[in-house]
Amino acid sequence: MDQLPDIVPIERRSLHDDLVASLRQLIARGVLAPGSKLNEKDLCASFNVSRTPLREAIRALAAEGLVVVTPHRGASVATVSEDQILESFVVMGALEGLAGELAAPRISEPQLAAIRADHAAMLDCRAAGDLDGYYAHNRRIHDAIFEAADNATLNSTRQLIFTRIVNLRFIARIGDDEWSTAIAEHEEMLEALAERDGAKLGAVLRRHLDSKRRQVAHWLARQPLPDQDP
Amino acid sequence: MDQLPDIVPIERRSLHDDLVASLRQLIARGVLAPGSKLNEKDLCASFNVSRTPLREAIRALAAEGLVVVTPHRGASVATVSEDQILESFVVMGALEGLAGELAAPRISEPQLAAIRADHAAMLDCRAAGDLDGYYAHNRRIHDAIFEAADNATLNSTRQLIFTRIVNLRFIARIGDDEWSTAIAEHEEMLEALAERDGAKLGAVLRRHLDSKRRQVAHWLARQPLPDQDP
DNA sequence: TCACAAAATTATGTATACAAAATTAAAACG
DNA sequence: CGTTTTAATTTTGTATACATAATTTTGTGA
Repeated sequence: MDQLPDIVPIERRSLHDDLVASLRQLIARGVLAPGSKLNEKDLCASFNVSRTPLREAIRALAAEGLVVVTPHRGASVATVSEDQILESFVVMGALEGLAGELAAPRISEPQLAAIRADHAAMLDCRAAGDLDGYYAHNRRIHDAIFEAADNATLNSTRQLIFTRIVNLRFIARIGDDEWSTAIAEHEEMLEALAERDGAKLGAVLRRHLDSKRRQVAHWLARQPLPDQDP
Repeated sequence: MDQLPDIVPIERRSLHDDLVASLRQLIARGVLAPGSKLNEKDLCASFNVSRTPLREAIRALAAEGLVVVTPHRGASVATVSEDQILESFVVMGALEGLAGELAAPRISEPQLAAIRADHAAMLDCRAAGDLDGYYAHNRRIHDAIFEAADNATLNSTRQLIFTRIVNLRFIARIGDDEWSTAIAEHEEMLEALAERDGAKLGAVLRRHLDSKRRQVAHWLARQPLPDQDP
């Protein structure tokens, strides 16, 4: 029998996936800080599962680089050095640049409209001094560009690198001039998108990421990362 | 007590790491073909381990994307579509380009000398029609460039994408003109390296990867991927 | 012979049990 | 007291056991 169309297979969420997602979130939100140990007994009690599925989840996160497992000494949240952060921005620059090159010629009108809407909302947040809102819309714009690039490998690669460094959302306050620079670059991105100019969008995004990298380097120089307890 | 210098920590290879490495190799060599099921009982018998560590290894490979786990239906080697292969080449192009940009200004004389040696050996292989030898030296050259780029994130990202598509080493014979093109591009790479010209090396590598992508697209068009059994 | 249903088998998912290593606490010694 | 040894406890690593879902085999009826 042929498969019926329009029937979406039921998403069976497995315990494994749930555990991985939960742990990932705990790490991303800093509840489990970089360097902190993952005690199996405690986590099992919290999640109310046995050690078997928990350990499988930990192994998955370790393969992603979010967790480090030392033989006979258990798992701990991966620490991220300043070098690693800056390195990641460099790689991210290449990925965003590629995403821009691919997205510009492929983006649809509705997708572009959505980005414009987020851009406008982002400006409002900037005017209102709403940093969280700003970051949220900013994030959505970059997501949309990667979405439009329509390359699953590119997307998953980006996701992987992103996850490894977001757990330290930089508490640092964005400077006003840095903020202006970022906005100006975003304006250029919209321009390039409207012109469907891939090379231009790619260049802007590479420059954009390089600005961000320099900002972060600057912040880190002034205020190093907090000690990452063992 | 301060740590003594010159003491390298012993590399304790864990069963988990061994299992992951072994499975990865079996997949890369095609012993476990794309789409084939990973029967836990059989694998446990082969490796002479219980299901617990084996399953943890499978979860790790699943997180890397080398294996797909379907709830209550077990794991199977990930299949790779033609689209995914071509997508990967696109992403790899951006990564190699970045590696080139970083490597050229950073490469040391010994590193450069090693690449020159591999290049010469590669030419010999080409003259002798030794395709395997050619690929081996070719691989070493690209490895060296990434090494010289000195960015761990970039390296691990490359490794991840590479692993997912090498399991299908293209049986396709490289054409003579394609081979010439590749060699010419490699000559340019040496030139850019000698000049420590990052932009140039990046550009050559991007072009090089694009050539490879087009070659692969061509091969795939002529001879589609074999069916990937369930 | 084919289609379908039911039972038997096999495989996976989770929990628990036991062994070994690491950590912590206690004891012995200077 | 501080340091080192030794014992106790905890934690991790692996094996096994049991529950449940999936698959295969067998059986039944038309």
